Amino acid sequence: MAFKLTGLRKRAKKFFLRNAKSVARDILGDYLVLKNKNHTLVGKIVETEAYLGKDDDASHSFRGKVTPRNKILYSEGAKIYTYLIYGKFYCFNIVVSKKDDPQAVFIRALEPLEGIELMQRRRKMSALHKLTNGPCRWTQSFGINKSFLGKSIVSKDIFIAAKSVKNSKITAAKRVGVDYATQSKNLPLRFYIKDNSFVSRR
DNA sequence: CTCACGATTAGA
DNA sequence: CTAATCGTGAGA
Repeated sequence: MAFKLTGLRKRAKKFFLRNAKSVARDILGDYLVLKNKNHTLVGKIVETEAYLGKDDDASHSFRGKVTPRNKILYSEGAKIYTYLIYGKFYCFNIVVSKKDDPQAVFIRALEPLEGIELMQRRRKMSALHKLTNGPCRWTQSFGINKSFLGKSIVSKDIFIAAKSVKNSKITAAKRVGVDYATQSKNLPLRFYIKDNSFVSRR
């Protein structure tokens, strides 16, 4: 294997009680691990976005809006926020910061590391570079759905293993697909690993 | 109850 | 470039 999980420490709950911008940067290079009794899937986190909550008009929690769908954002960090979009895809976020501060980190792309055959089956394609290079592509590969909503990202089934990358390899840019926002749409809250070929296009 | 639409993707 | 596709949320 080109990588190993042994020796890596799991990101602990405390790590996720910080602001979205810090967490979004710090998990770049980390491994997202999803285990169940039949398989283990691992992907390197190569692209994220920070959503700042009440003051961020691109955020689902702008101005403190609460709905049945997004209420998990108001809980203490280290929870998973998934939602259905366009009637067929699931987006995956990690709720961060303290209770009642609805910030989140959106995971936009991974580099596939383990469980590639299962990913290929689920995506119905073999091309490696298309398995996980988009927010609703990697969630298909990993089988993310509504049942993940509200789960802990600090568990034995799904967690993040610390690996990180050098600061000099991180690029910041404006977020994708948030043109509906006016105030904050151009803020540099999208982070990705420079030159990584699994970063989503556009 | 009605209805417009989305933190996207695949395909022409 | 556009269609797909349906749960969600705002409004009547």
